[in-house]
Amino acid sequence: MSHTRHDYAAEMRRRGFRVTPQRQIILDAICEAGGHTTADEIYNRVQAKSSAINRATVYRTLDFLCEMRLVVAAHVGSGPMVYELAGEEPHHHLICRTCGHTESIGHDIVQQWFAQVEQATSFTVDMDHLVLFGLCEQCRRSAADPTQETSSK
Amino acid sequence: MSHTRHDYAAEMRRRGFRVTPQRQIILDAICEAGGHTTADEIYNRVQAKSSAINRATVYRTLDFLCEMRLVVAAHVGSGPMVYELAGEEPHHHLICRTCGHTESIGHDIVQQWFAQVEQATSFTVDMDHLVLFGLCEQCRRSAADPTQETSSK
DNA sequence: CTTGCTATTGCAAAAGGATGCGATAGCGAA
DNA sequence: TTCGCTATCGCATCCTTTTGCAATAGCAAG
Repeated sequence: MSHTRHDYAAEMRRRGFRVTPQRQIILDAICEAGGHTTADEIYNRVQAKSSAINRATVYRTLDFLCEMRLVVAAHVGSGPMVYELAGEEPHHHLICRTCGHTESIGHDIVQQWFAQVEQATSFTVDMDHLVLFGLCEQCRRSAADPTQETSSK
Repeated sequence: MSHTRHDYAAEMRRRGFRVTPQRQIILDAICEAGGHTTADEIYNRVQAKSSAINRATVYRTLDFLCEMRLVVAAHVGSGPMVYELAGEEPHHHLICRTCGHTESIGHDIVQQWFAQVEQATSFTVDMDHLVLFGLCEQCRRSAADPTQETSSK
């Protein structure tokens, strides 16, 4: 896969933060994971490269990278927080609260709505990884269709 | 829709769950809190009434009430999860990632967008307590306006 | 009212995540 | 290159939330 299209190191330095091997290794680990990863998976990946890196450092670095907006974090249904590289195309998820099915939704429709919100409230919404819960088409039909629900009333 | 002082007890029973004093006390505690409350605050409130109720029960009940959709949960910036009674008018929050300022946004604009999403994707988004991060008007201006960007000592 | 089924609780312990503090090491200046 | 400041790290510990299991107690049927 092609390399960093973003000079993270320079960006960090420019904003007065330090570029440490730990941060680079952790960022690499997130990158290699390729998608949603948990802190634990990241820690394991990091350990393989440099076993001296502490768990706390992973958590703190994850926090730091989120604040830098190089990484996005999200609760995706049950289980622990998941992390993902930002900087790619922003995208968003729809998660079915019944069957857990996850699908994606493009940035454009979300972005347009953010613009509407800004017009209405003067608040600039600025999320590049929104997670929305609801019902997928199948579960909505099952829920609406009382084929085996003895609703007496 | 007229707001309903839900008969949650009957609702629970109808759905095959039990109505226990713990659940009623915990629900009361959330109700009394009046707004966003943490699990810890709820636990303390509950303790005042019935000191035999365990922390785990509070967490499990909170989960249960969320699944029943009598309560909504959300991460609001830093700190622990916050809970709130559902059943009132659904509402949503805009939180400034710079200054932490929180403001509300009505359900209508959100609902309309959910309808758009449903048209586009056949997925029925169904959230009554969305939390959106971004920049409030003031912080956006400060960020865009480099009047004091040289923060070098 | 009594009985039985099983959902729910309390307890204890663990998983996931955050934090205070002394030691270490980036990185800009000399 | 060396020096000094202080951001960051590792460690230990704590906080928040989840989970397994045996005991308890709703609630509906008899």
